[in-house]
Amino acid sequence: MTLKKPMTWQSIQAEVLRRISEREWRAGDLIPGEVELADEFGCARATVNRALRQLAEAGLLDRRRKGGTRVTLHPVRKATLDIPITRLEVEQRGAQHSYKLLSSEIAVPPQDLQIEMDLQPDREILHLIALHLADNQPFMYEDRWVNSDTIPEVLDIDFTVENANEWLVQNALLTNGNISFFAANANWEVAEALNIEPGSAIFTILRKTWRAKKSITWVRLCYAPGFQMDTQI
Amino acid sequence: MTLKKPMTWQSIQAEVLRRISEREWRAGDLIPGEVELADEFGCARATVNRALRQLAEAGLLDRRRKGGTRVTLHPVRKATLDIPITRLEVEQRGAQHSYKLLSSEIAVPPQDLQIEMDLQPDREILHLIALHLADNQPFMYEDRWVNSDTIPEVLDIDFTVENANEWLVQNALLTNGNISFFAANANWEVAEALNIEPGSAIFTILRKTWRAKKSITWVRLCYAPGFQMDTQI
DNA sequence: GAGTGGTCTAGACCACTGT
DNA sequence: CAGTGGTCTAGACCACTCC
Repeated sequence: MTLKKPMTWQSIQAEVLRRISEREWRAGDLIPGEVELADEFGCARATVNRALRQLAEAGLLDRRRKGGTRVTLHPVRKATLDIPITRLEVEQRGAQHSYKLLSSEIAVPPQDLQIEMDLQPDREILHLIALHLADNQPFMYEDRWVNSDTIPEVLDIDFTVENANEWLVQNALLTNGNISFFAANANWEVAEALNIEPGSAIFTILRKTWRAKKSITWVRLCYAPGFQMDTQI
Repeated sequence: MTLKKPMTWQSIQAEVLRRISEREWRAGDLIPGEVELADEFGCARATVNRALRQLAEAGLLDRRRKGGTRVTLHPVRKATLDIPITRLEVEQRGAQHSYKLLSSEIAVPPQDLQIEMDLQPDREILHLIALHLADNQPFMYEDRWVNSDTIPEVLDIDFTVENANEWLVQNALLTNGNISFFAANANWEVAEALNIEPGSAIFTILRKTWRAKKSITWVRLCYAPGFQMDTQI
């Protein structure tokens, strides 16, 4: 009698990974087509497709119509990192989150920012500077410009009680954005806010977000020394 | 006559996103089931499933068998970042990559690392220190331990010519790993290698990788000032 | 033009979990 | 235990692209 193994897309994926890691299929090789594999594994083509599609998204396979599927030559590892709202980020570390607005004004942003946010010349928008604390210790310094043309409601919010980070996530769904991470030596302003020595290495995140080509916000997050961002491959 | 609109999973996804962003479905709300949506959109349930599954993976929906699908209360944005091999990273910046091995030894790693890599006590493994250059300017300092128990072949490689980063990616397929990012002030050693002032803020990546519970490598990458890592949301 | 992956359909069964 | 999402199937047509 034959044993009917359940063929799931996960098991197919695992088998494909095994063949790659054990060099049965080498980097650059053309692997069999979906029909052939479905036949070999005794399953539907859709199941093979699901398994291979996900590996392609992960960067391990290159797929092309008519061209077939190849094992990626230089696998580019993709790590997914979570960008939680800051309050949850603090609470996840087992600390109590609090928030303090340091300054709020309506002003004309610097020229380079006007361009990046695609503003009319000399257009005044909302500028917030705030401090996030974990167990009353400075955790992160936030320097934010909000495009009040895109999100007019923002002008009615009292950001001494609401926290801009959280309010925007809940009220200004974004369609796209870009993020940069880098290290910077603390300038005087940041050092004073975080209560550290000027010059300390600061993990910094620069984030710009849009909703359908209209800029929402530009924000620079300066994390207190000791902060680290973790992720899995 | 009726116009037959092509219903793709992308178009369904877009419509769902619209309903969320325009508050037709609010954070925490239970949205209609797959069957109902398939009926509404006039497509197969599998198509709705594909659209919603991907939104769930992106963190915008919470799905549970029997419990139905809800709009995530605190959407956790997920950014995917590429971890290319360093040579490509340099070349992508339009520079010429080169590589210099600073030191290579067989040694017992520090105690904490022995535990993290799950080594037998006082087991000697390979320790490499190298410098990556972009157009002959220091780009990144690499401090790496390789578990020669997991990857014995590594002992036969001449890392003065081969670059460990690249060799491992091609020859030691990993199953999982974790990565940490943080900022650190350059110590004397790193400062000298990168030819910068001690104390400069250094963007640092710590990466540990495994193949099926066996550690492959532990590596600390220290990027020269000015480096930044970018990604899209 | 032909072959490959990309997607859709209609139906089915299964697995988890809330009530 | 019943309802929901998770997955598989067999078949079909389409879109891209290499030859």
